[in-house]
Amino acid sequence: MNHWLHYYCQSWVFLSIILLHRRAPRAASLDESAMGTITKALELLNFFSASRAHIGLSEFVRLSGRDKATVHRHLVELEANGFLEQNPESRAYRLGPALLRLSAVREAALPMRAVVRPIVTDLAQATGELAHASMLQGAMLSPVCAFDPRRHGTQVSFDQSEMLPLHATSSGLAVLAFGPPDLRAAVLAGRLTPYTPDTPTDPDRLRAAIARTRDEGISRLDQAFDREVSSQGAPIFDARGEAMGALSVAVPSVRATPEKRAAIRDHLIAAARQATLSLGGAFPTT
Amino acid sequence: MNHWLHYYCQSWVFLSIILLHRRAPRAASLDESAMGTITKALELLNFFSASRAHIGLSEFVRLSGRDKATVHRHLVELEANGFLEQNPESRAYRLGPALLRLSAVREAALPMRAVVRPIVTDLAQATGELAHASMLQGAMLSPVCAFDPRRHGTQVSFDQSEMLPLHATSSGLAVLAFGPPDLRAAVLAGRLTPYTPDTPTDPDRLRAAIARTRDEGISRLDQAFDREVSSQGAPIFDARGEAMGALSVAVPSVRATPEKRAAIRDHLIAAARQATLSLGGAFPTT
DNA sequence: AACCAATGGTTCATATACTGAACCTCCATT
DNA sequence: AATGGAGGTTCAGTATATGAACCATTGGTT
Repeated sequence: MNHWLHYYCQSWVFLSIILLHRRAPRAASLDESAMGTITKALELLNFFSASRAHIGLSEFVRLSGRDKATVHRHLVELEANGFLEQNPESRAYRLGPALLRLSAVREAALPMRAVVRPIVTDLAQATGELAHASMLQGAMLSPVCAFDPRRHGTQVSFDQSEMLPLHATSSGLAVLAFGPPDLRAAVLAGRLTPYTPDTPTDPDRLRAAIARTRDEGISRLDQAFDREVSSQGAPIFDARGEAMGALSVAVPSVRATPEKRAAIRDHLIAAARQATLSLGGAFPTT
Repeated sequence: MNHWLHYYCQSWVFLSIILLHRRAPRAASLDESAMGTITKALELLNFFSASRAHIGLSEFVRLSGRDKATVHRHLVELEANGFLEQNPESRAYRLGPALLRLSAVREAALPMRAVVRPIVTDLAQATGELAHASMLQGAMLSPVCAFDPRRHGTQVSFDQSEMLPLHATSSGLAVLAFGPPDLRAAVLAGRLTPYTPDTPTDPDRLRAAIARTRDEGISRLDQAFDREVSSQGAPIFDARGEAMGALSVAVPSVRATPEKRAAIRDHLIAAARQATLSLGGAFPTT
């Protein structure tokens, strides 16, 4: 559950949400062998999500597969730096206040969320469907913000705390198509995790989808990450003209008529263009 | 420069800001000896501030006093986890997108900023002066949000990226007075860094200030952190009835008349009470 | 009441993985 | 071409992280 959803549920209305059935394996890091202590500790933070806000020592041990003593020492050290805080009675850990402060520092210098949020909101309002922006972080996408106008009884659920895979989302496809070539190569060479039966797990099929995205300037993916969800994505470019993130609109497949898709497409392209410009990006020359 | 300030300056008007003259020594960690690798790496993140958004390897080495190779390895590992990102041309590092995502996760579970922001805004509007909320993190305060109605030509500058000391701020005094007793003992035993000539650096003077704060239920400090700034602070309590943070209103000393102070005092007490209740806190019984 | 399982946390010998002096490369200035 | 400063890399040595075994507490079951 993401931020605004949490809020809505608490205070007003509980709307029906499309239930998700992902095969969702915990994205394992590619290289378990050579991993520094810092990475091991920081990865603990990734086990938190909107639906799992509190995690105890034992659960961390189970999730991470590491030794209890090690995990405990990492937790203590993270806590000492404000990245975690411990509930003194339940002894469970949750994300700490340092994250708030540091994210505010980043936003002060690079007001990405502030810039992108109105664009996402407008896009969602214009299309009447869930829109979200994500940006590239390593070989995955990190959500920046999302908005759902909630015009309909059924919505696409979007968990802002979850990292998005590149090969199974329309945002990811847009980034693969217009992003760094070596990223494309790395993803095609790596394991393509299936989330639904329709996830493109065959490299050739993914390559074809990327090529089509390059041709059309916009990506489209149906039921590849969530069942019953269709989405389109458009790249946001950085100053060098490489995709650094993407804007996306997701709609329950039942509502995804060709006309609706076309309307979304136009809004999406305009919004992504605006986002690129606002963030000081440049469109690729080739 | 904090978030909204940055924004205001960019888009509208550049108002005169009270210049600050702190002796501001970089807060050194207390125990340099026993420090794990994780802490060493995470401390690198603290060198970022609103005014120093980009830091290169050599500058990190200078700031941290550690070996270049070590720092570099830490930076690489932080970057791999999205806590930093490197500008490919300048090779300088800045805070990464993972912080945005994780802070969103925390806010989803514990919408502190969302809850506190309207209270701070109202408080600032009601008093006509800068208001901010901070919460305890270790032995310092971490800003949560701030708002300045900007009614006057001179404002107090507030850097949301900077951690606040407990002994030199009204917020800190409020937390010391109503927070955990061992925290009080630790701060009184430790070094009391002077920021201005009026900073209470004598333990007995600080003890007296704490006692007065306990009596009056509200703290007051003049020119102890920033010259020419007077502020009052009120504690926000957690579920156990211990102060976990504070609300504060800061005003340029020239405007700090007794009447104004009394008006601020009343608004501040009401706002802090509301914040405690909204965050599920309880007032101390004793 | 005794038992069991599961929780959070600690100890300490072991050896892994972190450290740092020295080195390399690139680039702008002198 | 020499200098200084930038970012980055190497590798021996050892500081530092690791994990099996341990303890303490809690809550449920027999």
